[in-house]
Amino acid sequence: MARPKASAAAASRDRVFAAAAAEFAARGYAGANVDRIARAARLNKAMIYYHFKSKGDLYREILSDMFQAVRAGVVEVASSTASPDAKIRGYIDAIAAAAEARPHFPPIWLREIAEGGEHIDDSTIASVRDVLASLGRIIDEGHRAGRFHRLEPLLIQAGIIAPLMFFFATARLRRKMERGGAAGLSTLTREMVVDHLQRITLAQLEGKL
Amino acid sequence: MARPKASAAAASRDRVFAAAAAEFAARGYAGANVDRIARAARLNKAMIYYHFKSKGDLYREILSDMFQAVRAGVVEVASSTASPDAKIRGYIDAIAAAAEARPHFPPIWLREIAEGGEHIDDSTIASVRDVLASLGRIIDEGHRAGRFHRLEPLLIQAGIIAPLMFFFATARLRRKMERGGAAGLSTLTREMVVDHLQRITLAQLEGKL
DNA sequence: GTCTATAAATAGATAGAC
DNA sequence: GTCTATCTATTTATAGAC
Repeated sequence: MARPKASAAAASRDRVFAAAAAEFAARGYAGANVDRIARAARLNKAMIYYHFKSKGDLYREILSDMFQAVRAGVVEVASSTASPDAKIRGYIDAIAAAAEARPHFPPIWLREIAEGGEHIDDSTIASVRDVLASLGRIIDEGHRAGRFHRLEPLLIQAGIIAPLMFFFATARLRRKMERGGAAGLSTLTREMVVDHLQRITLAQLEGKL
Repeated sequence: MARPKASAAAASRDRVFAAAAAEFAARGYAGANVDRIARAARLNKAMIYYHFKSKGDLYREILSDMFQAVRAGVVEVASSTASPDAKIRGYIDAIAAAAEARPHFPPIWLREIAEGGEHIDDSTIASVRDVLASLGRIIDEGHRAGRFHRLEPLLIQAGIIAPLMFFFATARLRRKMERGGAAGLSTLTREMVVDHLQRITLAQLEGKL
């Protein structure tokens, strides 16, 4: 359940998980097709229902895996002995790493936001809350150390996560726009975005604006 | 076609448009149900197909209206005689205004990004491109006036639009999370977010970080 | 312009054999 | 664990009356 692989050798349950993640990312919950998931997993529809109770259940497990992964990453950073500004950089890195390790993550998150979190169960809500709480802890710590202003975590959080998710999720759209005549949209790299976010987030917290 | 209203007196075509926008925002393209749109518009399914060629056509018209509205707003700002920093503030205001005037806008945009722009037709792609190009023009102008550094417009754009869309689109999710035990998530106001984005965007362009 | 009725296709879920 | 066949419900789209 924790970190399924999509390789040929992977157990069929993991293949279903991986295929479903890609399908939900590409078409959304309602648009996802169980038959198509089965084909992508080189199985048939009945096997989906052998491994998972329902389409909704399968989706909720994917959501849960996503947010547990981010939560684990940022909690580790927040609990470390690093300096507050190193923690802020690590926090941003951890979110980017979780998103990169799961290509389905950014699109599914964007869709889930649009849906008002309709499919998120309580334990996953708790993971999301912990991610924000970890940032709050880092800011508080920096504040006590006299390094950070005590800014609203939600505002800082939005300034980090939203551009990150946009960057990863718009990859396809940017390519489409370049074919439509826009220049230089794909010159942006993951490093540029992460570096930039790290710098402007710290600048805000350190009161440089 | 330009700016339909949802009032009781509105022509039936406009009622369909408004009901469809809400339905697509709430459930996505695939999840939207033509029958439900018809009921919300106090009509029946056949009327949808009387006014629009297909579900896809109806959706594309809503997308087109959205992006033409942002485009109009930001082009006006970029073409004005205001100072470069006033234009940056106006640019952010214009996007926020377009999003607020159409509650369906942020969720639909988020979903469309997740979908890689699958439903966006060429003329709508052009509108999106113009929105980014307008920011590029403002930055160039500020640069020639010796006030702005010439930063990558896409990076600045992402830092503006992504948090704005997140803020508007997460309203429901934030309420859900507060019921789940998170405190103070709804204290954030539109003014706080817009002011904050205006300040940090200008600070970046003016090289204050 | 608006409606009812229905065609035609698709999709989630299960039964039951191997 | 894996498969085929099928049930049942839903959904887009249209025909045709008023």
